[in-house]
Amino acid sequence: MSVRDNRREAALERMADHLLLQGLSGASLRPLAAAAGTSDRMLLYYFKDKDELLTATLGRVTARLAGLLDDAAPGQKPFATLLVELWAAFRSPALQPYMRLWIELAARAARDEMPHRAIAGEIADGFHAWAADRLQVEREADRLPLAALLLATVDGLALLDAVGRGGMADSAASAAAAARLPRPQR
Amino acid sequence: MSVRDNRREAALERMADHLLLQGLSGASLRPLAAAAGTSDRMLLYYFKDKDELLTATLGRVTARLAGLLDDAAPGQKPFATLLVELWAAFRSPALQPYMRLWIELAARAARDEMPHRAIAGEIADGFHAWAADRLQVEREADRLPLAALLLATVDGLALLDAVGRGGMADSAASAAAAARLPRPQR
DNA sequence: CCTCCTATGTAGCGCTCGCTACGTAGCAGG
DNA sequence: CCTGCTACGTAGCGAGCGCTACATAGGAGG
Repeated sequence: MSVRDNRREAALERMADHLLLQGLSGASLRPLAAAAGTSDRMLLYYFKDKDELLTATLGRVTARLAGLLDDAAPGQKPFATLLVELWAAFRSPALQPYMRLWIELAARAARDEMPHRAIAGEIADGFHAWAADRLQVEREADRLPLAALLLATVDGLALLDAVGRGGMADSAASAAAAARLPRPQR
Repeated sequence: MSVRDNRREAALERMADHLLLQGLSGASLRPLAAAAGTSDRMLLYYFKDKDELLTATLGRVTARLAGLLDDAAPGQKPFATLLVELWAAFRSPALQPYMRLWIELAARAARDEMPHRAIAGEIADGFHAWAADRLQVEREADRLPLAALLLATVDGLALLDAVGRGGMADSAASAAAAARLPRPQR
């Protein structure tokens, strides 16, 4: 591995930190470079342009989150349990930055084209698969829809939290946990 | 009403259009001015600065949405019904821009301070109240939490839609509609 | 008629953005 | 020993940003 690749790698980790703290809006080349202990000139030496840099850095971030999530909610659980555990995890200071960043990414995905849209779609798919894996369902046919609902609910709660309505999100989370989810056959 | 106030009013309407089409990221003074048929210079004559301008324009947008929502889902409905009607409405081309804008606003609210954070909080409260008003519940104690859950769910679905996973959102919406929401006392 | 105030244009400031052109120190290989 | 490539610094470009200084035409009011 060349010197360049080593430096690039180190920069990626530091930039992932910066991205989580400051968000996409604070992710312009010069601040990122400062956080990584280098110069904007060098960032564009390590990466061909800002899109490539952002894609790589966001990849780092999602890899970290994947690890954290496995720790936060291991094993298979029914919907309600998984939801409250996930929501508790995402309200913690350790995971909150990830959700903030995810919302920011989604907002750009809704407007821009690349690279945000593509990245955001992949992340959504990844966590849909993650949720489907961890859900314990009564009928197998419910697995994917319930995983999607879990994803949507956590995202919605996070969005309320993001606008300063964490209390509202908590009460919504309780209501959701109290619901009986698979449709009872009558 | 002075000439200035008239022009200011007209500009507000055109800028609300522009904001819905182009989003917050496209809302810099010169493009907004072009959309309003005037100049950046005049916008800052009508409004003291960009914050005031944005606040006023977003106020216009939410007022429009409030009207549209009353048309889309009049009367009182149980949770599941209200959810599917709301979700259908927000997937329509007429309402989709509002949700996109709302997500963008939430993303900024999570980072910035004013004016985004304050505005976003008020909007959330407004629609929480709207939902509480239109929900038909079995136990009155469930009204506010269920309204919050409705808000969160629709927001989460919209977020999935924003990242290009509309299909996933639809299946989540069906799963949610199939759930039994007020906890059955055992 | 003269004066002042409102509405508006023109020009530009200082800043940040992504990106690039250019130069060079230092080391590896022929 | 010379050549050439990797790794980096310095400087700057053109564009966009929010905002402001300055000038002025034209109408309203004394």
